[in-house]
This record gives sequence, C-alpha cells and structure tokens, in this order.
Amino acid sequence: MALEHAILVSLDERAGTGYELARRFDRSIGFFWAATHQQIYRTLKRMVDLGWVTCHEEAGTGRPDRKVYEPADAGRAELTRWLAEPGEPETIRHELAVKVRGASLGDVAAVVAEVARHRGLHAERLDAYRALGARDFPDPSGLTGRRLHQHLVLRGGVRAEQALVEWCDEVLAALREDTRR
Amino acid sequence: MALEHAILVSLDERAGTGYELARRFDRSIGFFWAATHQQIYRTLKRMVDLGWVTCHEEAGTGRPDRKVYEPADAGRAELTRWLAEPGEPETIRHELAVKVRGASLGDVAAVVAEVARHRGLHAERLDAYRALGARDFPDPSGLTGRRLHQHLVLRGGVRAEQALVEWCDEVLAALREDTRR
DNA sequence: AGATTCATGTAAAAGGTTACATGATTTC
DNA sequence: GAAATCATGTAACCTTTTACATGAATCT
Repeated sequence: MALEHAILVSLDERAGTGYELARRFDRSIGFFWAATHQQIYRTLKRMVDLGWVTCHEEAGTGRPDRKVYEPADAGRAELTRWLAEPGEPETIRHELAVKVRGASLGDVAAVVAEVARHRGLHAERLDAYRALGARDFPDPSGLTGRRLHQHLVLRGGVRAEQALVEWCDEVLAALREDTRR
Repeated sequence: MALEHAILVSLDERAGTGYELARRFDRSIGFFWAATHQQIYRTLKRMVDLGWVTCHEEAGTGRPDRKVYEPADAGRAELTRWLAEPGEPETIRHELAVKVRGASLGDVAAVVAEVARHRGLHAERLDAYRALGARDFPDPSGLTGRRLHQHLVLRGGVRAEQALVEWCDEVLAALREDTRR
C-alpha cells in the first residue's frame, strides 16, 4: 500500500496532474515503483477523499479540464508517519529464475535465449541509469538533502541492474558449458 | 501469471499436497516466488480443471483427506510452452527506495533506522542462502542438469541479497555523513 | 495441559491489469 | 492528413492479501 506514498513523494517534488504523474511513473519514480494511469487516477481520487491531497481544476481551452494535485498537510503528516513505520523487505517475484529452475523440463536452448534477451534488457537499463546519473548528478560527492536521497535511489537501481546482468552472464556461461558436454 | 508454472516446477521435483507446497514456498522456491497457502489451494483447483495436474485423495486417519497433486502431461506441455515464451523483466516495487527518496519530508533518522533494519534482514538472508549452498552444493563446479539449474537460481538469490546489503551500506554511510554536517 | 504441525478451506476486501472510450491540440 | 501527445475516465476482470474457521496428531 505504498502507491499513495510514492505519489505523495512525487507531488512534493512538484505538483501535477494524474497524467503527468503517470509519465513520471514511466521514468524516474517508476524505476522502483511501477503504476499505470488507471491506478494513479483511482488512487488520487481516494487521496482527495482522505484529505491527503488537494485538487484544483484548471478549465481547459477545449481539452478536458486539468486537475492539478498538491499534497495537503494531512498527506505530509501521513508520509512522515509512514516513513518511520517498519516495512517488510520486498517480496520477490522472479519469473526468469522460475524458468531457469525449470529449464530441464523443457527446451534448455529456449531458456538460454530468454536469459540472453533479459541480459540485454538489463544492460540497457543499466546504461540508461548511468546516463541519467551522469546528466543529473555530475558531481555526486557534494550532494546533500533531497538531491542526495534522489541520487542514492538511482545508485540502488544501478546496483540492482548490475547484479542482474552479472547473474545472467553466470547463468549463460554455465548453461552453455553444460550443453557442450 | 507464473504461480501455476512455479507450482508445476515444484511438483515435478516431487509430488505433494497444497500444504506441502505452501511450505516449499516458504523456503527454496519461495525465495524467488512468494505465495500463500490460499493462493496455492485456489490455483491447484484451477490447474485440476485445466488438466495440468492430477489429484488423488488419500483418506486420512481422522485428519482432512490428503490431496496429493502430480503434474499431468498437459501441465508438462504447458510448462514447455511457457519456458520458451518471452516474458517481461520484473516490475520492481521497492518500498525502501521510496522511503529513501522521501526521507527529507519526514524524520531522516527514522529512515536511517529503517535502512539499518533492512540491512540486517538482507544480511541474514544472504547467510541463509550461503549456508544452503554450502550444504546442498558443496562442489558446485561439477554440477549438470537440474541440480545445476537449482544452484544457479540460488546464486541469483545470493547476488541479489549481496547487492541489497551493499546498497544499504552505501545509503547508511551517505545519510550519516550528511546528518553530521 | 498447551503449543505446534498437518491439512483443508470460505469470504471479503484490496489492489492491479486490460480493454474500451472520448476528444482537442500539436507535430510531421 | 495522419500520428502522437495531452488529459480524463468507466467497466470488467483477475490476482493477492487478510481474516476467519475447523479439527486431529504430535511434541514439549
């Protein structure tokens, strides 16, 4: 139940519409918390009911009215409460690992191909994160406060993707070696 | 929608009851695919309807009848099909990263404490995986086939937990340094 | 005697995905 | 003129989580 909280963090960085939030969830914040626009619209509505955000409509010139959301005091209080609350470590759902574990029951070569494909996707993400880091944080050593926090999260993404690329490489080497015998 | 497939992989390693599967999902297979007993019971029912598993009841001496499940040919065919099918890389839901990113909006010290707690949990898991590896795969270099695949998945768990421990350490060092100023 | 394990399930609520629907504005 | 972008939403469906419920067997 942290979509609300991810939205509050994002809105605190800058107020915006549901549509804009959905785009942010496709990029920065979405790298570690995914959400679709339908989820976001529904959640924003609930958050207005809870008094966590305020919404002021800007009558559109023809387009649907823009509904710009901003965090309210109750929302900031809720965030503060949640930040201090202990949470569970993430529940992992690693589909590719299930495939590797089941490889001997199907076509091992097909699983090798799938691992190779994922290796490529993770390497791409790793590059994207590194490019983002180089662009937005050219001198990471001097960061403080919010900018430091943003950078640390990006570092987490880099580490996660790096670990995945290395694991894929280990799997590929081992499975290819095993096939050769 | 891979719970069915994770169950098929597990049942292929050994037939068992829903209850036994739930216990396996608390251990080995659950390290990379979590599931509760309710999910498993419901999914097993659906899988019987689909003809993917067969179920024979053993009348219990007093206890509820044991329903032992085994993969059927249609289930093995489905697994083979699924193994070759391309899948998406995992959608990440990293609650702790949201907290780090939002740290400046609440009590940074509380977030530091939470990161330290997670650091401990991930270090524990890492130890558990390493112990499992040492016990079940004392000589990893000579593995082939299914045993190799199982070992590779465990290696993925080790790498993931290692990356998380290191990230937590980086975050802790940076946040403590920042607080000191 | 009390706790834990084995073994099954129902039901409600919450959360997430997919498909459909609309319509103006801006860019190619 | 077509495609993409901005901007909102409804509805149906599927999946997941949480709480409740039962009861024998075994272990401490």
